[in-house]
Amino acid sequence: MSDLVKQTHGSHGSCSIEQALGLVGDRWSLLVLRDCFRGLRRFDEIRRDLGIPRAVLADRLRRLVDAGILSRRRYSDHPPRDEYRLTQMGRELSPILVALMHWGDRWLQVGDPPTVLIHSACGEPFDLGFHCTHCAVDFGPLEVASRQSEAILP
Amino acid sequence: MSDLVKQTHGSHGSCSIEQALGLVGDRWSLLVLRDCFRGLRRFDEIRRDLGIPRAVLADRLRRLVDAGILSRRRYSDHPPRDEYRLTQMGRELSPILVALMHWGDRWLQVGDPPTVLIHSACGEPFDLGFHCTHCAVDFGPLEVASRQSEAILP
DNA sequence: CTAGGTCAGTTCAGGAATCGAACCAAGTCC
DNA sequence: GGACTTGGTTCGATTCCTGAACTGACCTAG
Repeated sequence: MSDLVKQTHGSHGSCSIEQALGLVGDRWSLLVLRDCFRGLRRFDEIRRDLGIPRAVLADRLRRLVDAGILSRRRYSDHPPRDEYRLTQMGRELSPILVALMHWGDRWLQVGDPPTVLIHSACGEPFDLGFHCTHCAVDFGPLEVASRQSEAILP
Repeated sequence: MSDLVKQTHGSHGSCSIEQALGLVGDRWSLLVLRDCFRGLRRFDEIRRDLGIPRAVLADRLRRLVDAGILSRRRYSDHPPRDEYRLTQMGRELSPILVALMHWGDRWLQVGDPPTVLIHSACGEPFDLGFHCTHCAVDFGPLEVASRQSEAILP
C-alpha cells in the first residue's frame, strides 16, 4: 500500500492541515486512534471493535507507528505479540477527536451518544474552546476567520 | 458514487466520531472546507487551489450541501453560476480544522506554516484548549481519558 | 499427540473509488 | 466568429479497499 499523502496538491502543500490529514486523514486512522484512547491495544481487539479488514488495520498500524503516533511494544515473546500505545504525539491528537465528537453530538443528533473522552482528573466530560491571548477572551467557533480573507460570513 | 458512511462497523456505530467522519472523514472534504474558511466559494477556485479532480469536487460539494454543511447560492443567472458557503453547521467545524492545524504545526515541523485561522475580532492567532466545568480548570490534551477505560498511559 | 482455538498477520481475487483527460453547454470578451 | 471562462459530466485506467482464505507460532483440553 502507498501514499495517502498528496505532496503539494495546489499552492498549499505546506499547510499543516494538509500535512496532518496526510497522516490521519483517511477513513480508518482516526477510528483506530479513538480505540487507542479507549484503551484498546491489541490487533484483534481493534479489529473486532471496528470491523476493519485485517490488511487495512495492519497497514494503518504500521503507518501510525512509522509516523510516531503509536508505539509498538512487545508484551510476549512466546508467542511473539505486540501491542500498540499512543505516544505523546498520539495523545496530543485528542483535541481533534474531541472536536469531532462535540460536533457530531451537536449536529448529528445521535440519540444517546456514548461519551468517549473525559477529563482524567475527575472523570467528567468537558468543553473545548478557543482562547485569544491578545484579547484575553474565550470565544466560540463562529468567531474564527482566516488571515488571507476575512470574508467567511454567510 | 455512494456511501462513505459505514453504518455500524463494530459495536460503536452510534459514536459521534464515527458519524462525523462519515461526513467529513475522507481525503478531500476537510480540505474543501478549509478552503471555504479561507474565503474560496467557487467551484474552479477550489479546484485550482486543491488540484482535486473535477468529478470528485462535484461529488464532495453535493455531499456537503446535502449534509447541510455548505449552502449553494446562485450568484448569476446568465450564465447560471452557484457559489458555496459555510452554513452555521459548517462554521462550527472550525475546532476540528484548528485542532488539525495546531497538531500539524507542533509535530510535523513545517518550516513556515501559512497561518490559516485567526480570531475574527482581532486578527491574531489563538489557542485551543479544554475546560472542565466540574473542576473549574483549563487543561491540555494529555489529561484526556476515556470513560470505558482510564488506561491510556504509555 | 492430536484437535481445536487464539493472535497477528499475509496473500489474493473482485469490486469500489479515484485519477487525469477529454468533452459539453452556456455565456462573455474581443 | 474564435477564444476563453465556469461548472460540470463521461470515460477508461489505475489505485485502493474489501472479504475470505491461508500461514505460523503458540496454548489448552482430552
